[in-house]
Amino acid sequence: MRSSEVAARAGVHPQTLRYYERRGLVSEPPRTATGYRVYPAAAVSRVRFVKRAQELGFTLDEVRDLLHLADGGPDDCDSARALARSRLRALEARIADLHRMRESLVELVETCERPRRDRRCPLLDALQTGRKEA
Amino acid sequence: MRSSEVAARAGVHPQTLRYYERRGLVSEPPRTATGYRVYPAAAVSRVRFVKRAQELGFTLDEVRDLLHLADGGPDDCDSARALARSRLRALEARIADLHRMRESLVELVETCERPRRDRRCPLLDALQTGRKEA
DNA sequence: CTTGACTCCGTAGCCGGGTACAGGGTTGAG
DNA sequence: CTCAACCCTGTACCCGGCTACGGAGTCAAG
Repeated sequence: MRSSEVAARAGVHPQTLRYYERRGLVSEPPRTATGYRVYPAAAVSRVRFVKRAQELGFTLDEVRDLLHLADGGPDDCDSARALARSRLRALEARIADLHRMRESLVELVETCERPRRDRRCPLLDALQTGRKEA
Repeated sequence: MRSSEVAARAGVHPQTLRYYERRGLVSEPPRTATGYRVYPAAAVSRVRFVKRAQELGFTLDEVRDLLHLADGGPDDCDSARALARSRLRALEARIADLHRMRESLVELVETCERPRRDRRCPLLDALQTGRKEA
């Protein structure tokens, strides 16, 4: 398969394929006599793996590690699981962060919603004074 | 106040102050005869406002808009509120995203946790085949 | 044989939010 | 007077993940 076909099937641009090659996510495919890359069919699933893992919040470096683990045996399975767990923890921490941000923002907007006599914007004031943990 | 003092009080680096100046977040302060910036005390709260708003997920461009609104009257208060609400919506959408990512990741790790006879890693397989919405 | 689509390579640019560095001038204490 | 610590400017670099560009070679159809 040529690069544009692999790219189209995996839903990426052909340049992205070369980029993944440089990053060690996709191994260098054999070439034609004139230097064109010729990919095995498995390259498509490999790239899809990358995109899927990215959707789950893995960085490209982590995906590369996962892929290299996938080439190994059962010991590597444990490593993969550990990586997934740590990703999960990071994700949960991030969610908790955003929840806190949301809480503060909701409060801020509510403050602002209350009728006020004076013409100062309570939202801007609240932000300015840093009502919490600031 | 000199730049390093403002920076220290607001918890940023002096360069960051210059950066904010370039970005229009902090107005150009007057200078001494030899060209040193001399900040009014209000500059510290201005920078703290920026950091506080950033914690709530506003981009620097949005913060700049908020600050310019803060200089205005009651009409601008409505705009500020609208900006905060739209930020809130974006935040909630992002949280929902992360929740979906978390769900998938939890499932993945659980799959992996189940005892298996064969030595393939179910996590890696699952990622590869893209069990959902892929 | 020409034309247009594909491919190659290297390099540079984008986003956001800074951080670092080079090469100078200034200030204030000892 | 000297020295460190500050300040000035402009520019380049960092992260991650692409995306675009320029200039050249190749392939297949007409």
